Amino acid sequence: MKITFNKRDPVYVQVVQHFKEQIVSGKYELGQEIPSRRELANQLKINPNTAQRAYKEMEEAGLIFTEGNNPSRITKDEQVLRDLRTELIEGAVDRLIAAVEPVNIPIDELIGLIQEKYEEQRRGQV
Amino acid sequence: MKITFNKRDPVYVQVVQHFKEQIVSGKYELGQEIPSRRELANQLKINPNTAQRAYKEMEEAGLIFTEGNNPSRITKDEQVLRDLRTELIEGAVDRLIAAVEPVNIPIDELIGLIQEKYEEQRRGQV
DNA sequence: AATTGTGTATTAAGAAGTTAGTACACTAGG
DNA sequence: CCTAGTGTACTAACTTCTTAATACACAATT
Repeated sequence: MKITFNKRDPVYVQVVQHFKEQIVSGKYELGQEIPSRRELANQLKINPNTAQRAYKEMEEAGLIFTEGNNPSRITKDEQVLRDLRTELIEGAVDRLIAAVEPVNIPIDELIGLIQEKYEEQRRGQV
Repeated sequence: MKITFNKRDPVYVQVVQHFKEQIVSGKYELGQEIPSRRELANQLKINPNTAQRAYKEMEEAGLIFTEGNNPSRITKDEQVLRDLRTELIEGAVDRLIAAVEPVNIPIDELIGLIQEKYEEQRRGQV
């Protein structure tokens, strides 16, 4: 586990974001145990309370659950996962649309750019 | 002039963003005078120093210029405007690509969603 | 029983941004 | 001449949010 933090956003937000991406990309099994608050704090060199805050947010969002005093686990609710995927995609698209709204760029030109960048990125990661 | 501020980003950043969008969307003529720092502060109900900071950033970015002790004006450099337009578009596309990277969504599906949202937004504003 | 590892809660400290106050130099207009 | 309106600069205080430190209750394991 490793996250490269930016200085702009709060650490706990970035931790949540990282887990969301990991979950959606299938890096976790349903119900899989995740590191304890203290263990995560050790791995990421952050304060346990920051880890706690991130986990608390995720728990409230239904992404993870906790039984007894055992480390939390990824949700087993597939609907939550589908919703999360939709949330990530639609949020990204909404921000794109909002950002280019004042620019008045033709839709075809915009899509061309996206295809270029998309291919570029796929080549990069393969 | 009216900006609906969010609580997340610094006010001066949001002011700069607003002006960038106004400039790129053609709401300002080249060389057009913009409100003075104090006037802007009055209009937006913000502190004059916050307005000053926003204008200072814009001046350093070449978006506006100031002659003597007159209110600042929008740049007359069309290259700056083209660069700004490119910056807004490419930044938005880059953020989109980065955001959907973990989702593994097929490019066609993604483009379909974008076209939908784009049309939806165009209908909304017309 | 005692230690270790869980989750949880509360309070203190620190950092970043905004606001506030004040000041200075310059120019246009009365 | 002097008043008002520019841009600019500096410092201090205040706010808000994040992070850090500490403590507590519980369960499992040794």
